Amino acid sequence: MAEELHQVPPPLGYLEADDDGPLRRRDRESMVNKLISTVYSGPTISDIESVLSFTGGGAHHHQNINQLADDAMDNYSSAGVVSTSPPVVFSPKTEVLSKMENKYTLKIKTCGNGLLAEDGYKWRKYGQKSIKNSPNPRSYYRCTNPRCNAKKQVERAMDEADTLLVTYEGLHLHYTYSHFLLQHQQQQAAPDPPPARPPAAAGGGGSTSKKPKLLQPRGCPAAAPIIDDDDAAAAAGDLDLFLLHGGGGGRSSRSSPSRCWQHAAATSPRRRDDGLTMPLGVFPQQETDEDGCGFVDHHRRRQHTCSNNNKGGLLEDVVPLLVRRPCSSTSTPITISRSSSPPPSLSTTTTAASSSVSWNNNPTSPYSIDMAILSNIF
DNA sequence: CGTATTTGACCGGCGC
DNA sequence: GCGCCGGTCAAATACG
Repeated sequence: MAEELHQVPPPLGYLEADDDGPLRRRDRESMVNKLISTVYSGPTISDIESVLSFTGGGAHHHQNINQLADDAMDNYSSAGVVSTSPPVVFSPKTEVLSKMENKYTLKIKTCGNGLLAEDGYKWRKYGQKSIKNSPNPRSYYRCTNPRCNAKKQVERAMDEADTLLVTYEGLHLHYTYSHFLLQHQQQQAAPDPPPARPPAAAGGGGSTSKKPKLLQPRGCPAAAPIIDDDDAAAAAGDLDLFLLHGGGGGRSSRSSPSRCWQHAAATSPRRRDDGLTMPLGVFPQQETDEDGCGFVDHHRRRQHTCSNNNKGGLLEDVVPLLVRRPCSSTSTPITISRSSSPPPSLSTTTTAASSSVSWNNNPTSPYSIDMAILSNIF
């Protein structure tokens, strides 16, 4: 798996696929870094990359990521952000996670009302099941974007009544894709477009080896890109700031807070991908029907009305809002008990790896994070 | 009337 | 092969 990781170009490398020399690359890199630094003070994509450009996994990486988490905490603290406690705890499920991909569990304290804090995404419940040896049923949610395969499961912790176990699976690629689309379009306009990478190889990550379950209907790639004209437009609006967000500070990539999944076909021609390859194991969208996904059932309609509060960007694709901005929820207070706010905002696109990493080893760290998902996110 | 939720049925993976 | 169990489907129902 580590090999796979190395086969896949890192995000910046991908963005700079028009490889026009190390000098120019450095310039752009520094420009990106400069932009990022104006709005974000946590670990950067490079940090994450360096941490995750590993070959082995294990304690070493735990340590590094813990360090990132702590660094981010320090940054937020020094920036005057004050809160009181780790509102969200990434919980290890090592025995399960080894079999999973793009899956991670958060332990979220509620204030006893049992409600779950908004995580910035719109979810539709599609099932509930009582689980053996657990008094509490488990609820199953799916992202309301019909072409997003992100899911989550919510269940109450057995031992702690005020704790919810929220398991996220899959990535919200609504924004990721649009950015890459834009990049791709720009590259096409450029005189020397880079050679296309085969989708499978580009994937390397995501759920490559895993037999795709029918999270999406037949004929639709399991990790089909989520593209909306709005997304593309939004991406066009903040080309350089897609990488990271300043957690409320800085410029948001979306001007409208209550952005909706407007029916793109009604407003402008739907764009399609022309073979763009994605580093996340995302495949070019097939234009099998007007959606390009053969997905024309009743769920489709929801995309027109589903309001989405995301501000756009890869961070949102990867990290739930309550992790990024745990205090932002208005509907459900999250128990907070320590001084320092958001957990490390990690944002990057990247590839799969199989090792699991943990942010859970440092007892002094305000955030106890175990994320096997990082193996696929980063 | 359109959308969201509920809930029993169904399906597939896994262990025995 | 069989049964258990978790996950998903989809019709029925609730809601605004």
